[in-house]
Amino acid sequence: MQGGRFLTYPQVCEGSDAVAFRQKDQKDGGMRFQNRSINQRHAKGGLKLQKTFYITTALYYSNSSLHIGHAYEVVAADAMARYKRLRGFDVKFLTGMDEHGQKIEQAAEKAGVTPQEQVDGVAQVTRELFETLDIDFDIFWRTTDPRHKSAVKKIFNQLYEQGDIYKGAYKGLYCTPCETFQTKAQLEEGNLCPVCKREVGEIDEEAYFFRMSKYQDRLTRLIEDNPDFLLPKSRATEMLNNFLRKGLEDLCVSRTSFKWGIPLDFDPNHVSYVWVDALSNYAVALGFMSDDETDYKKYWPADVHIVGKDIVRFHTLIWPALLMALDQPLPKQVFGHGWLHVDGTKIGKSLGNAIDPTELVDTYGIDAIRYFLLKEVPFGQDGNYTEEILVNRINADLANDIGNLLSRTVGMIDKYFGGKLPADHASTEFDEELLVVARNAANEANAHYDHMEFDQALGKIWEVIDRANKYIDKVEPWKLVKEEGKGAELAGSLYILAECLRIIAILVEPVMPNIPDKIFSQLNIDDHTKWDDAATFGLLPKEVQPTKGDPLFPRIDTKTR
RNA sequence: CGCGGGAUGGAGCAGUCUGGAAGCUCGUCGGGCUCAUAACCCGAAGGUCGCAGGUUCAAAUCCUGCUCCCGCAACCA
Repeated sequence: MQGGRFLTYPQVCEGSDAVAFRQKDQKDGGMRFQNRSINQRHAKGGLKLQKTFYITTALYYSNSSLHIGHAYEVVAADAMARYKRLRGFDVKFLTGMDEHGQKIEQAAEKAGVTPQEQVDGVAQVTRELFETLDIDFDIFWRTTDPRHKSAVKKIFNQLYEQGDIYKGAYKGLYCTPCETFQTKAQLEEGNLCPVCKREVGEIDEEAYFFRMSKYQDRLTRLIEDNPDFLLPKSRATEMLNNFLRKGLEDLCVSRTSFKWGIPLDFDPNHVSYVWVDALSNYAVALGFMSDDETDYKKYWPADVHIVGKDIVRFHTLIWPALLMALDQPLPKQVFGHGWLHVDGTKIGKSLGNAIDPTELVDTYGIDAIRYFLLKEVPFGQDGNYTEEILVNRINADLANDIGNLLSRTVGMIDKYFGGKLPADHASTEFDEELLVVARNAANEANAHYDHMEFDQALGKIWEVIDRANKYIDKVEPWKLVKEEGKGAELAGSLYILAECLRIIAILVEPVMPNIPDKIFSQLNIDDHTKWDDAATFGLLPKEVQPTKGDPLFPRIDTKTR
């Protein structure tokens, strides 16, 4: 029995997807197998079935409210989901809350509420935050959902029955006053608890273990043989060197030291510990282990799990191991993003530097914040937030570059032509270098969006903006307007600028979802908002008739702040 | 010798794999322009590419050694 299951590797890993892919592409003679990235697989997939794209964030732990670091992750995932939708994918975007565990029990006690009231409150606040951040998720999953509990119990039962879970003893260092487990490395000198500075003791707690060690070889091959499975690449090296080569230990998946969890059917004194409980959400939220697995069959395996670098290990070792044990397909990719530091230091509650994203949005606007998060920090690396850097970015990139480009373009059409371009357009000697950049922008932005290189995608879009601003200086419309017989050149150049703005508006949407409408309303058009229209030049009517509006991004006066 | 990442003009980064004139953004200084949100455009200054050796016609890039910083180190979401 075991042999049968395990022999399916590596099909279990790439299997369901690769097979489906093969069938879809049979007509193409299999050439498509070369250089197939995740996106190519989808983009070149079936002719009739709409390509699916399933993306998730990590579940957020409900013991406290979210800060700007969480916002960073969920905004990135949202931008990717929006991009895929614009590209025509059938997207499922999952986010949600991890609502069990001792810390929540404690937080509830401290607040004088029940654990359920505690997590209900945090979930509500989180949903409001996501609304503020313009997060367009499809599923907001909570691990206290009855459907979740039911599925997790089934998973436990199956793993237990097939022998992948067994009863053992969890030995560890435990600080009784803090009611927390500690690892040796976390302790301060003299075996003192890092929180309360008191001596910790050894504890020997009965617990159920998942036979993770059994999957070591397959996990090693998963990471070694699939370079796209874990990005950025440096993290794959870390997994191999620090964990897989050292040998995996079995994993403690239940606890008796707290009650706020899902009780196990086969031993109700135990509640599920985080691993099976939280990680399984990615499949369970689609209906896995429920009466209706339609969505699960349609969207699983996930195209990408977006997670912080601290929990990469759980998603690339523990989660795949659980799926292997359940004989389910593995996620195609796990992307470990970096940290957003605040004023140069790691975000930490004890440091008191957790920035409230809502306040930032209230002050600067959602599109500016989303732009900052995705432009300032190359996805995958660590980055830094300070108010100064934020304001600087908003003024330089948003107010001065894109906002001002719109203002001056609309302003000139208004001033020189009374608000409506004549249909008679002529070209200037400066057109070509701008047109080259504008025509390529969509392709280049696509390539970067595909790889979640948001900063570079935006960089390519900003090349159009920069070019356009230079173009105005070269064309010198204010001189053309005074010269005889230059009216057609003037109209032609202003048309090109308006076209650039239309293209920019489309390409910027995944990151700044409210900006396209604002630009379109000033250009006074309501169609040409499809993603593919960004790749075609000249879709605006020749007689553009823009409407002057408020500045897209008001400049922030640093002197008065 | 636990593992990994990093050290490049004032700040933040790219370039290192595949050696061949040191690049980008911001800031500073000077100039231009006037359509625009004191915005935009052009130009300039500013770097022993962490340190020390080595290979080479040629090293930020390859090799050796060293210093400093930052993560991770198993139940920390």
